[in-house]
Amino acid sequence: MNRIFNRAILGQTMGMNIPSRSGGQPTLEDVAREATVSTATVSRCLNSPEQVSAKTRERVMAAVERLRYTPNFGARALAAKRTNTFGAIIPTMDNAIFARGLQAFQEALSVRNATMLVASTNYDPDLEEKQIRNLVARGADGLLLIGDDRPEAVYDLLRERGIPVVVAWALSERPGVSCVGFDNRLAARQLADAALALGHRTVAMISAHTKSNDRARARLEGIRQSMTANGIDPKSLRLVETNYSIKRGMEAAIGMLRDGQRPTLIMCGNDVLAAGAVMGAKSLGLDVPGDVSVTGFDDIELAMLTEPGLTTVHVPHRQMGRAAAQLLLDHDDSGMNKLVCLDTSIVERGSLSRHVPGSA
Amino acid sequence: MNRIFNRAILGQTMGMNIPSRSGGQPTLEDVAREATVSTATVSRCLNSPEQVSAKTRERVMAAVERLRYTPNFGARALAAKRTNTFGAIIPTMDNAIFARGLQAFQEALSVRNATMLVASTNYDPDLEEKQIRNLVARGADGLLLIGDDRPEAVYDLLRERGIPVVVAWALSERPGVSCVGFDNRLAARQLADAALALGHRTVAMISAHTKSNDRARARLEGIRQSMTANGIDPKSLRLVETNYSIKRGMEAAIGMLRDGQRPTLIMCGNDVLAAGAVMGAKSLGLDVPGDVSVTGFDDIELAMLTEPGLTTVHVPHRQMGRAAAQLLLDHDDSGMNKLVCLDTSIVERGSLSRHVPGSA
DNA sequence: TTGTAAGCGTTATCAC
DNA sequence: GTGATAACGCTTACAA
Repeated sequence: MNRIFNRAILGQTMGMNIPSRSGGQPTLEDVAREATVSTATVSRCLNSPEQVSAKTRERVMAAVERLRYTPNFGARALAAKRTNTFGAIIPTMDNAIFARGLQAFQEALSVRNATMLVASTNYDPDLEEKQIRNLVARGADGLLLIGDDRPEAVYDLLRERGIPVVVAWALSERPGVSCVGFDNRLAARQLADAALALGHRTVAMISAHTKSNDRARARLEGIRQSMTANGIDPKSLRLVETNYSIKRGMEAAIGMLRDGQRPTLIMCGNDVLAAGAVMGAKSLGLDVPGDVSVTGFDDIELAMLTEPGLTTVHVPHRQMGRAAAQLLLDHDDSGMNKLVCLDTSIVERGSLSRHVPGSA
Repeated sequence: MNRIFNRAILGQTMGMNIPSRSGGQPTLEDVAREATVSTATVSRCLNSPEQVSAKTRERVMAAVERLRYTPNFGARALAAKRTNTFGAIIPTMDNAIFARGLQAFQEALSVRNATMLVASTNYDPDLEEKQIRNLVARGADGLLLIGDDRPEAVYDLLRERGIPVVVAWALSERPGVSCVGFDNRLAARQLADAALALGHRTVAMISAHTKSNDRARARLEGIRQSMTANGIDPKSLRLVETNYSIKRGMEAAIGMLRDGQRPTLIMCGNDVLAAGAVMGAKSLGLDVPGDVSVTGFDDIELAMLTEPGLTTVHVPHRQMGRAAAQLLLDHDDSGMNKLVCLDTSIVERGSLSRHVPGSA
């Protein structure tokens, strides 16, 4: 049984160095008074210490310490018109796809004393627009967005406001927008080529919803192209679109594998779905890759957990995050944008093998 | 080879409805001018529409739309002294432990039109303090913190500033601090009791670093208590502390299992480490649970991926996130704090089984 | 090197 | 219902 208790406050802090207006933040003025200088001097101490004599600086810093002063961000942004803050808006935090890239993004920012703000959209375009407005309103100096599939009006807004944007995880040809990503279509195509070269003819794909997700669409397209090039009718591709989770991947795979015309190859839009697909196949008593091959996409840590490990596309997440940060930090308004295209590679772990005709 | 291109800007937006001061955000004043009302009226339209006549409201809203006006957060916070924003400071986004709880936290906030700000600390206490200050400076109306193991000075600061705090993922007895968590020690103890009842006598644990991590310490303590209660010298516990990742868990397990005195039971501080431990055991050709049993903690999605699935402690992450949001939203400064203790349960999936003496 | 003072974009308290 | 106007906490010319 869960328990909830009410508790009265047990003690009060022994007030030492209580700032003038108790119950709120101490302000620049409090510090100035404490150090008997002007607010301008305090501000300078914090922002460009070299402009202040060592003696006063010391006195001011002592006051800052004593009052535990922290500058008010809103006021600072209002006055300075920049925040040293960059926003990252990602579809979801619920799986590891973006975690590693974001981590790198954040690290690269903090090297230059900038901060990251994160927001997630749950793959909802309206929510994304709301989050973009939110971060803009919070004064973000630049934005990292995933993929470039959103209304032109959103880009217009950002251009109008003069806010640099970098599109990541995909390539973008939009004017005024930089990007750092990889060729999702090509990567998927290469993996499919490798798979089809192993003799598979009955192919299925478990994909994320392709609506308003250009990465998912590109990956699907890559597979279809590969099929065509290999003399297989792309219309024969059995496609299920679902949400990103192990469970969904499992359900989708089970549905496919129960069908009469059972696929010998299930290509998945990412590793999470692929892990689910492996589980699903096994739950039906099928061997992976003996009875059915499975491929992933992303190469996240979990790809090595399944048995066999996932054959998948390695995506340079960390490199991408780092590069995105550089692009935003080094942005000038020359109107020049950069397009950074990173390489992917295929990692073989065993979930994909030759199809032996007659075995299925 | 990775490729980088420079691209000149290709086109300019066909400027329609350009705000007065191009290149920046439109302001309240711009809207007021556009709608030929005062800034006060515009502000009221946005914050308490019922105080404005339908006619002017309509006109103002039209102007807002036309200029794509978004209120400046900093200015708003400065004037209103609240932000409707709550901060969540978590150790890491790099694994799924906190993702689900945060998601629920966020959802619960958005129901009441509040926003979540996330920051991560990489398990570094200094960085945590920095992030706390950061969110406070950004005007957070309340803070969600993980665990209660941090210097009293930090709590003093928060109390002084009048910022409500809720500690989650653990229970806290601090004055002036609410918490919503579960009994980490007890949960670990119960799992250990169940394991030891199966005959295990040579026990190892792979834990997160226990320094400045009260959850990890409590779980370790629970295991030791169980050992004592079951007549096993807790000093015999083979303990490895490491970072949270599958790879680390694997390495740690391999190290332990190569030892002369091989444990028959490896209890892990969380599922990520446990998944690694299972992999590690297998990489040595050992059977789980035949040769060695493994337990996890958390019950995240990945717990069902390993083979066998992880026997672990189920933690009500979503419930915790939701409750934390409620606590912060409903906070009044009566000095009453709530302690919400949630129940955990043991989920059996197969990685833990009876130890047959002589089999190892 | 330091101080003065004019904003920055809101909200809120008054009057009207 | 609506409009002035004084904060809010900070940065940054400009003066001294």
